[in-house]
Amino acid sequence: MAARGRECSIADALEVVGERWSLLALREVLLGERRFNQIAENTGASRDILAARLRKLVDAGVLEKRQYEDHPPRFEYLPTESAKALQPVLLGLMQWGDRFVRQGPPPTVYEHDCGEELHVKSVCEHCGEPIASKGLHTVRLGAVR
Amino acid sequence: MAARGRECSIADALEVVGERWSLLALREVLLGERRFNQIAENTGASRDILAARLRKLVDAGVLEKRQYEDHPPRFEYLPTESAKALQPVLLGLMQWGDRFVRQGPPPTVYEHDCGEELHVKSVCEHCGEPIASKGLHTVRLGAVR
DNA sequence: CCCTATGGGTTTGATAACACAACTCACTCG
DNA sequence: CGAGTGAGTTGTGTTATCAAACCCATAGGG
Repeated sequence: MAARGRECSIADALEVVGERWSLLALREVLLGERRFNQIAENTGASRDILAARLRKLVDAGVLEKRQYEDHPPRFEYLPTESAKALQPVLLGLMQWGDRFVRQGPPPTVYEHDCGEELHVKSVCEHCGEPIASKGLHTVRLGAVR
Repeated sequence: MAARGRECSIADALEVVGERWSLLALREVLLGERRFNQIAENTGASRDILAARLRKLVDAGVLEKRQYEDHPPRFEYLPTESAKALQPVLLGLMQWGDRFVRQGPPPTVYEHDCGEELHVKSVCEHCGEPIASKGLHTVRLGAVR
């Protein structure tokens, strides 16, 4: 992997979830799928690659692999806190895809606890105002190695 | 590309920005870098791959390529509305990397217009409450092809 | 005029990642 | 006994990625 380029947590994050199928596998686990065959079918990933990605996500602490049956041995994949923390990112990506990539209506729609169709908004945790690229400036910037 | 798997805007989004270096190139453009050589150096991507990614991002309407000098011909890459709409996702990914991947302090820190260090929170656009994976259920779900 | 530098890429040849089908293992069920 | 299920692994190609070198247009200095 690249040891060069800007020191950056986006790059670090992508080392963990940036490969093909990683985020889609995660999507399925967060949707409630727990079994290998199901994740394979719903993502469309080939089985060998999926096995490698799941291993990596488990190693990185994003998923937990648990044996739910001894005879025969059967496993399930569960989301950790790390995976749940990534869900807003996934939802943001989905919303961006809905708006700027897809044509036609969104294939997946969520409802929030408040009863309304979910649309995610990113706000400043301190003041509650939306994030706009112009209302933002860097205090510190990762160095380029 | 995968013609199989669940019909999903996350998958569609990743067709555009899911390859290696795409999001890092976008990060640089959103940070204000506009020139090929600078983006190449700051990301660490090899020049051929970067050229291919930038072309793809331009084709997808995420970046705009503009000639800013005729003799000799020189180009710059500018963020479109689509790119700006992706910034919260990038910030979310960065924050997740800060918390769950990195050890040590965040390499990059932003300040919001309100004067405080920026921490992004994802909330429901309707009720303003934070998104939690348990307070969410699917109304419609993309079919698996 | 020649040499070097700059910006923005392409080309080349080696290496790594990925895709697909088939196979294994450990069972259960009929 | 044979078929089926879940969770992968193995074998064999194809495609993508990598680093380094090269190309083109032009500017500036000697």
